[in-house]
Amino acid sequence: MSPETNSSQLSERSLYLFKALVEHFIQDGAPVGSRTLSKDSSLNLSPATIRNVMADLENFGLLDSPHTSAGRVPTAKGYRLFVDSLLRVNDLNSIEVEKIAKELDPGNDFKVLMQRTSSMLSDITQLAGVVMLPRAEQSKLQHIEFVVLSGNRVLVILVVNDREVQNRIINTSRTYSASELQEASNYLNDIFAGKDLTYVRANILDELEKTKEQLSQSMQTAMEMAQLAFDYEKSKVNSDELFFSGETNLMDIAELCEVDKLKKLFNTFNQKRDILHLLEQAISADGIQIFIGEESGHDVLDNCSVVTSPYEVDGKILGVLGVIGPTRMHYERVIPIVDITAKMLGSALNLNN
Amino acid sequence: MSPETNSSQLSERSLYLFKALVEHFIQDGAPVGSRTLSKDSSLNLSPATIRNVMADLENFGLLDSPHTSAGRVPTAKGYRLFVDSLLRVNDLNSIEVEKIAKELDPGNDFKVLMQRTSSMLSDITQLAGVVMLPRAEQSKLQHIEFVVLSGNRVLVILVVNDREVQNRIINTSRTYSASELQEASNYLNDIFAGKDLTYVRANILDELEKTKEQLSQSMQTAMEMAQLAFDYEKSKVNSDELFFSGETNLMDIAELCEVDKLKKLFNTFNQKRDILHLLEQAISADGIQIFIGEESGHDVLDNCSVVTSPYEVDGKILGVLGVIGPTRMHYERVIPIVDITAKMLGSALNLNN
DNA sequence: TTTCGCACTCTCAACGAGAGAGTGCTGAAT
DNA sequence: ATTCAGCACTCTCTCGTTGAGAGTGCGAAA
Repeated sequence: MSPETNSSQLSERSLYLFKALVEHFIQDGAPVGSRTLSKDSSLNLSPATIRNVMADLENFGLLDSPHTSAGRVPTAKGYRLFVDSLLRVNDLNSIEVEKIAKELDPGNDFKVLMQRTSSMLSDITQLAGVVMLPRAEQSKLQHIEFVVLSGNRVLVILVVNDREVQNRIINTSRTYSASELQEASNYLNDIFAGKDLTYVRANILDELEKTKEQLSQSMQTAMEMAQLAFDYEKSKVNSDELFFSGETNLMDIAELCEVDKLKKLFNTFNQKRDILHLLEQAISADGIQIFIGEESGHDVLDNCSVVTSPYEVDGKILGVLGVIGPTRMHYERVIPIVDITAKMLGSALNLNN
Repeated sequence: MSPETNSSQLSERSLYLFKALVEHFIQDGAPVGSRTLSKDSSLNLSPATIRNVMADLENFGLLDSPHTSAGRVPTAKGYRLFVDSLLRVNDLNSIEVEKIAKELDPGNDFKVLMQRTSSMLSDITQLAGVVMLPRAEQSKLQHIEFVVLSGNRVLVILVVNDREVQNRIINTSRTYSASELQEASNYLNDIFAGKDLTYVRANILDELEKTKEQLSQSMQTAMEMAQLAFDYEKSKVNSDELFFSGETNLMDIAELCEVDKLKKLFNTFNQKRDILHLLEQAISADGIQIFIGEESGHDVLDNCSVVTSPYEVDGKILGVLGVIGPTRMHYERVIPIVDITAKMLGSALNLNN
């Protein structure tokens, strides 16, 4: 209703009761009634009084009741208030921190590390974990290498951004010898190493012209190869990478336990598009970001919250990771887990540098 | 009961009716009663007569009734008889064949092709598709290459079996120059290219001894690198590869529509172990193999059938692919799809050679 | 302002009745 | 010997009812 309903308009007591209610609901998953709250909260109030307060909170849009006689449930707006102003985040105990650290063994390659992180997140939270590595808007070519395969096939290996390896197989019109290709890759590395991929693509034709004049056989070979390789590259949807785990954990959540809802949710995961879109929003946030229920703008996530954090190396944001679970999740536990995981993934990647 | 109950002990008419019943059940998913069958089948029999026949079929263990007044349902044994002796497999119409062919564009690398195949299978059957590439029992090293990364890190690229590319990052104790590594890889390629990986691993130490005597710097470097690289290799669980798609299609299947069953099923998919085990059994079959319900030996697959076929290149079996769906699936459609997909995947891979 | 009492609403589980579907058996017709 | 009509029987499913339980809202009293 009134757009500027915020916590300041509510009494201390109302907020206290609201917090108690949310905590109770997160614990049990059942709508909370006035009687329960009266017994639970340390301030000695009768159920009737509490009912009055709850009616106020409902008017503020913080609570909702599924039906007239079912107790109250927090709305998305309610969770938002809870998370932003009322929640006290626990520190993780050192055992858990160590558990996380152990999983993030830096001695692994990038993808393995992302995979691990994701499944660690889902394991430790018993929710769904997700780790995103966005498509690098610029890819610096570090090294190019050709390997002859049988038939007229050549394996092209690109090392990009000091970390990422891309393989592709191209079919060539004639057979090239290993030494020929060796020369070609040397030549290409000389002129293109350290350059941006888009630059490389754009300048291949120019170089091709030059080499034609010079008529050097090895350079021509190099250019032919490069053209094939980067044409392939262009056609490929160089999509962002997204690793899920623990989706099945969500099957235990009562709120989602209808098969068709689950199906929609899982389809959304599989398509990746929507989730990517969501995580991309989180990439510019400078820390934990939480999407609660409908806030995410995706219907399938109506009963879900997404807790995310970007992870960075040398102050540069590399990607986003997070946890997807029911709105009714243990934020006070999930938030520090996501937070610390992001930091530790960052430093694990840093060691690699 | 009697172990040698086979179709020969049943009259023509019984078999005809049995077939009609199974087809009816596959179509509708509802237990089939005598009245329905009487109207449906072209032989004009009264429901009473059909009831007698069905009672016989039930004694043979081919049918079962969920309860006294619910019509009959095929048992696993029943499906087995149906699939083995009664089923007439349709040819695929050419539109579908072309659809399959289009997806299996050989111009892709191996993993992409497997991925595509799997999702094509699930798409076209509206069931879950799966493609397995078993761990090669022998891996022939084709090419080894080192790329210097920042820090004391070196990227090792192994090309194995003319097709597979493995990347790993190793941390070295000192900084190596690009030319040093170039020499090292040249040396290693000279002595180890074409050899089996296990052989390489086993003989590195021997070579190391030799080179120590010769004291050539480049060779020593090579050996140091190789040792690091292959130690890493040893520690890695070089697991088989398995690609699923369309798991969510199974959520529509009425028989599985309880959340906890689905959860168990999905967990089984995620763990991969059980499915791998199942597919490995299928690898030695010389064509379509079908596991019906409990036959698979895995409880979670109780209401499922798995239709598989190995795919091969040059007469050598490379892997297995298949479809997972309810026992009540359209075998007459699924079987030829799996069959032809296996063949086409084989030839798509062949073109790459 | 808080609380008590009370009427009211809504859900949920249990129960029973009735319809519908399908069976097995019997005895007659072919 | 088969086949089949008739019939009693069984089981499930749906629907309406009912009563208990939980919780609310409101008015009046403290």
